[in-house]
Amino acid sequence: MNIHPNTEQAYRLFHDGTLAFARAEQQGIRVDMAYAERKKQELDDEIIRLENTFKQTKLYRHWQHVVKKDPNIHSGTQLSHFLYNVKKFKPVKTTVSGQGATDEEALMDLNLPELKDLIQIRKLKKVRDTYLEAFTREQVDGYVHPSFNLHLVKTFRSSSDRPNFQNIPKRDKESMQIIRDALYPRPGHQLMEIDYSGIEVRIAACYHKDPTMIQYINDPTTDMHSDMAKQIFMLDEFDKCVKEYSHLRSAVKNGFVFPQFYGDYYGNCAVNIACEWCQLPTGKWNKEDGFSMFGDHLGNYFIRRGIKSLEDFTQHIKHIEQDFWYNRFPIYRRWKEHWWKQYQKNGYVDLLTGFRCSGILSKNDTSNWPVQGAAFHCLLWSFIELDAIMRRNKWDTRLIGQIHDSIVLDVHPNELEMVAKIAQQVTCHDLPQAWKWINVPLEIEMEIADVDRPWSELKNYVIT
DNA sequence: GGAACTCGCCAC
DNA sequence: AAACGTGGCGAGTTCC
Repeated sequence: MNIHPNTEQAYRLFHDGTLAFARAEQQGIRVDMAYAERKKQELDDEIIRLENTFKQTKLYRHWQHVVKKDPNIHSGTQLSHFLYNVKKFKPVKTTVSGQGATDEEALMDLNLPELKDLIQIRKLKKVRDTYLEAFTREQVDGYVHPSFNLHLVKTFRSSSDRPNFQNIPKRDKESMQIIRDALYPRPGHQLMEIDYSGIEVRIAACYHKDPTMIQYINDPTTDMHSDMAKQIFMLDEFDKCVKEYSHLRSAVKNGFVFPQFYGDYYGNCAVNIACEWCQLPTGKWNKEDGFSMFGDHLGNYFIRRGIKSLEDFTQHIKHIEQDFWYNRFPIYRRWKEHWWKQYQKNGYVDLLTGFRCSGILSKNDTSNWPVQGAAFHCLLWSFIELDAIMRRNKWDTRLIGQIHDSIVLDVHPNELEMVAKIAQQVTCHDLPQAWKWINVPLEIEMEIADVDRPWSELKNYVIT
């Protein structure tokens, strides 16, 4: 049995990490309490208004009639029973326990305008109850102190709770604005966020060393996601700066490339790209289907090229998946196979950072966990180092949180330039110096909000 | 009346 | 043959 030589270092990383996180927890994040209370009140009113609207619909009255009392409109069980057993609608999908699903996708598929109110009610309740309410409940003297845990996650990542600082809405503009408007720096300071760009792809490359992938990472004039978008959408030209192409690139990046890396297969990827990103229907496609691109509908574009349905598109993606793993990234594929075999033989997989995952792992787990864990450890190492530098030099700037591949800081304006410079140095230079197995360049992106402005107002920051 | 569960949904 | 990973949390439900 091999004993991994870095076990002591792995212990040290978590020991030092725990102390650095404790200091961030103690520091905390300022909450605008007056705003949070006011906003909760506004949401109460809006939710009641939407509930009343919903309760005046024929659909609701029918529901009320069949159960002979007031149904709970927030109960998935009751809604599922009414829609699929009473009304006999056909659910697009079922939940794990087998009942008809009532999530957003399933409700939208029924195409009933009344249900859109229900979806909006859910969203506002989520914002109010999961986030604003948690902030006001957990705050002490106007600061929340989220916990950052290093002992709970089987991949040796971190988790956060009370409140969870790692799942604050970002993509949905409306939710993002409402919630991040409540979070502020200390008076006279600025919120800053420093992210590792594409850290999991880079760390995966340190394991599998696929030359094509390393080439993509090393050469900034190439772009893996653009190349895959060109192939999937059968394009000769591709400029990711053009709006239409940039949407296709996102569709391919989030609907094909990343799911493939995690171990998904062409069937799900085809649905991801076509239905979730390009508004194409399941089954047969029409000329008017899909979003409009350069004055043409995507449905028409594909039909002219012989792809006339989701089934055709699925076959297309199947071929591309084959090409992806057998021609484009064959070394990456062999690494996955090798690690699965090694796990079956030994009963564990080791991370490049000296941790060992054992117990029951699926085939996908054996390649996903080491990447996910070690990528986070890059962030953790940088967090510890920055914390040490800032304390040694008695800076006023504080680290206040971390979201797997990013660090959130509460910065004194006079220290901003210095913080940015040192952060660049630590994350992209000192870390690869310390961990020789990092054989690809690392990059970060920085964002900053103005003095006394909330987290919703982050803007790109470039070192001058 | 609390534990354990399901479901839905937020993040990376 | 089968089919994407890691978490936290609120509300509803079921079980004891």
